[in-house]
Amino acid sequence: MRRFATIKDIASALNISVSTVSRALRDTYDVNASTRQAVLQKATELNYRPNFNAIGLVHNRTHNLGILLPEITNYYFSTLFTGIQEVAYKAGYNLTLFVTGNDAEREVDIVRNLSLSGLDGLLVSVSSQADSDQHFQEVIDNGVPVVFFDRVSENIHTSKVMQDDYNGAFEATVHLIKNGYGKIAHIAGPEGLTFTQARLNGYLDALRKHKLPVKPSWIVHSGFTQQHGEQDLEQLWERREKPDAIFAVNDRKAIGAILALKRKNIRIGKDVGVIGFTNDPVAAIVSPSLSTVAEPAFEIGKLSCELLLKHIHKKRFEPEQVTLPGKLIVRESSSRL
Amino acid sequence: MRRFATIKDIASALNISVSTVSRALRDTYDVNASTRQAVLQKATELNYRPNFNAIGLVHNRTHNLGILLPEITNYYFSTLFTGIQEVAYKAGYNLTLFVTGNDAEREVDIVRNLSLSGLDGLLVSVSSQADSDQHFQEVIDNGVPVVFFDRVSENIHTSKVMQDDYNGAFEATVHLIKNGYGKIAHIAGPEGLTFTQARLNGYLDALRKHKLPVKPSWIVHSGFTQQHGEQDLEQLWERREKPDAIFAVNDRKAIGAILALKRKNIRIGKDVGVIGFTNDPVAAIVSPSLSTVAEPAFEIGKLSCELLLKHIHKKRFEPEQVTLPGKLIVRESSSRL
DNA sequence: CTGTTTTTCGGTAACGTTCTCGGTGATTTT
DNA sequence: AAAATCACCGAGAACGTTACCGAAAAACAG
Repeated sequence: MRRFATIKDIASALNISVSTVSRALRDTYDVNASTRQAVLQKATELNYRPNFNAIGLVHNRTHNLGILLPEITNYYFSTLFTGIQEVAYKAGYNLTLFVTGNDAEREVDIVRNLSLSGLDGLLVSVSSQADSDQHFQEVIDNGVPVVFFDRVSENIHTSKVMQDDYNGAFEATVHLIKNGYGKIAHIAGPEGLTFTQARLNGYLDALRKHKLPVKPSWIVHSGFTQQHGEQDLEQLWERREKPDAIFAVNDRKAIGAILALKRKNIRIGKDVGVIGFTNDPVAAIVSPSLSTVAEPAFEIGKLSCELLLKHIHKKRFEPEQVTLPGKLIVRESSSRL
Repeated sequence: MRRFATIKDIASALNISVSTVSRALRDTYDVNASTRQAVLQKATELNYRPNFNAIGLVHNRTHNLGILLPEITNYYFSTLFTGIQEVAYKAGYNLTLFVTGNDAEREVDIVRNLSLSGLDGLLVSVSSQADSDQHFQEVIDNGVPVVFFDRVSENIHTSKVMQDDYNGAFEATVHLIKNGYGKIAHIAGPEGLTFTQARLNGYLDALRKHKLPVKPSWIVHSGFTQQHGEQDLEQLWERREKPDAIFAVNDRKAIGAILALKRKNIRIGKDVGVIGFTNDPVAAIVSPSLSTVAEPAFEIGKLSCELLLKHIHKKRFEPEQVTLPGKLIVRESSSRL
């Protein structure tokens, strides 16, 4: 049954004290080179592995970071994770991943029952603008640093890293306008989420700046999936006046819209322009290919993790807010040839 | 600084012993209902959270499971993870995720440095048929149960759960044959991986059974990405005799092939049939839509985790090998209308 | 009432590690 | 040669929790 060689085993095998072994195993100071050598050799011989529970107990740190995500089956969040893991791995931290499935209740449940003593810090993208962010505040109050990314919580004072949703949406909308589309609809995400609101605002301001009509009936809110995108488009097409372009809150919904338009035999690009947000690899694969605003998912992941590590290592580290720019990528779906 | 309420704080606040508090916090036995009540109340009042390091130290278990994946930015592995997490969450286990990026060296590095004492078990999909599986055997020898899934290691005696790659490939190939394609090529994965070999064998046996030519020049091996698929197809089209159908080892490569064929103005389905493997959501989105063999990723994840938990809980549990069937999904890319 | 069982609780060791504090000798300084 | 310094090592407490054992108090049996 589960039995590792411990520091004590090494000590008794070598007839020295555990303290000496402990020192030998870490820094070289205060221990003779030869005994140190003997300890190291015995350690590999016995296949010694440090017990992280014990170390965590005395140091009150575990080299474990928690990540809380709404979902993982998705290009954006999975590359984001890859970015996080990139810096965590180099820094010697392990990552414990929690996925809420966009369920706010589950989020609270997870955070409340979090084995906080097993985590040195927490990276989170909130599942929905929960009525209360109290559960995150509790974590912070317990002395565990939290960094928000992408879907951030506004009420909590801590580091956050986001992409520039407002400007991305603004540029996307302007791009449609410059390509001759004048009746631009917006297929949005659920109301209440910060970044959904930011993209909506970018869209609205672009319209206003170019003196284009803002029609509330051309703005429809729902979830983030492709199916939602299809439904939203059907809804738009029931309107008396139909739009001639669509700015979708993300690529999955944009693709849903494209599929629905194709079913109606509407020529995408020519009759109706479409642009998304994210730059999911599918955007390049789908036909016609989808214009979009590329999000720096990988960089956001890296940056968030670096920030969290700073919080952990410095005693007092002032929260930072970073906003990374997106990048307009023009493809067929928004080009009137 | 990081300071939680401990069991001792509760004890001294209530003027009782720590052992009593400890008992009250867990089972009801051996403790008076009223004191139990008082303890529970004080615990929430002080916002008590159990210290998992301490518990792990005395019990030698941590309620932490490790997952080792080649990648996560990918439909298959991310839904697989979701399946794992589904059962882990209900069982009260946390998941520590390690992604190797298909780097065999990194895999060894991760496994060797694994804080094994922090994990109750390990779920792994190997990154490549490493020259040696020694590092996994070491983990098992240390008493940490390991369950393989999807990409399994043949030399290690432990539980494994896979999909039926052979029969899936066989059916896919037969499907192409029945639809009138006679010159079927195979865009395979890297040589040496078990499941790559299984799909190749299914393909070969289907050809043989239907007395179709097996041409080595119609079988090309490379990586798993869409780019690889495009390159493989280009390579096939340099052959003297070109195939009229393609069975790809996965959907991403199949889509690469489709894109390359489209660039050549070859009508997919009519001129050349294409079928993939996985049932990535893109398969339904791409145009023409891609026929494929659906893999039960979510179920594989669930089953693997259940098996691992069995290994952890029973003292001696005989390794099980489970093979789940795939499901042929016919779409446009393989239909000669 | 006495003796026995049950209920409820406390003391203490243990888990594996680090850390602080001394304590040897040996070596150097004055 | 005494004093100070140095290199190296050990004892023991501490981290937060559980487990084992026994004791006091209460309940019960005769």
